[in-house]
Amino acid sequence: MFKELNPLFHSELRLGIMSLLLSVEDADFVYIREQTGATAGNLSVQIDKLSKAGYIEIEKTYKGKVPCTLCKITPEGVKAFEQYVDALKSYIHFKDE
Amino acid sequence: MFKELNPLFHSELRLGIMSLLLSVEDADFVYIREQTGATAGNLSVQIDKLSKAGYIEIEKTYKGKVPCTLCKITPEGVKAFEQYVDALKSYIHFKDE
DNA sequence: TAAAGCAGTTTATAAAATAAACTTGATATC
DNA sequence: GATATCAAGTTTATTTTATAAACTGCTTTA
Repeated sequence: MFKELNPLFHSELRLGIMSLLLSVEDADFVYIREQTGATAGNLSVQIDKLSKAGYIEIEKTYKGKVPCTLCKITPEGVKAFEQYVDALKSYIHFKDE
Repeated sequence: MFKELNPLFHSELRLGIMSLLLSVEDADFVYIREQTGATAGNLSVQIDKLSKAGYIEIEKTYKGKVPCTLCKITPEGVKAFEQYVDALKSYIHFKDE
């Protein structure tokens, strides 16, 4: 009846991160924090989880002398996101936008 | 950028309960348990939360001599569900089904 | 060179999901 | 007609999760 919802996506912040990264080549920590409104601590933890799951890739670089954490969605991340959306449809009937 | 996701809906089981109740006049405890695959304990807790939020109404009746807990979505529940779906759309682009 | 800021991490706390154990009453069994 | 069994839930306890607070290391500014 209802498909399983991947718990990694079923979290407001992580869903926001993934949604953001899906629409963009890559994004840095500060940008994601601003867009999602998350605290740095929370974002750090959630990014780590997504990274460990293989859904995003982290690259630690510098912008001049300032550290910069770049995030990029992986193909597995894209696939898992699509599956999550598909599972959601078993709960919700979306009308066309 | 991203709309807030009502945490009462953003739970797999509660979302399932609400989705189910949305499609049906009312449903009893056992039926919901079967359809969602939830354990009785978990279902009891989640139904209670939805009820306290005013999203569903509980009526304790009997089916013959056997107790029967009937659940029914309220107008506020319907409205909140629609808002949840709307908020989801800020995270996810749904194509027509 | 002290103070203040930025980028991010680690740790501690609060909240949530879930399962296990229990209660109550009904039915079936000996 | 006691006793075992089962169904429908509830309560309690445990685990997981989300989140914020506190911290680290480096940089810039006063």
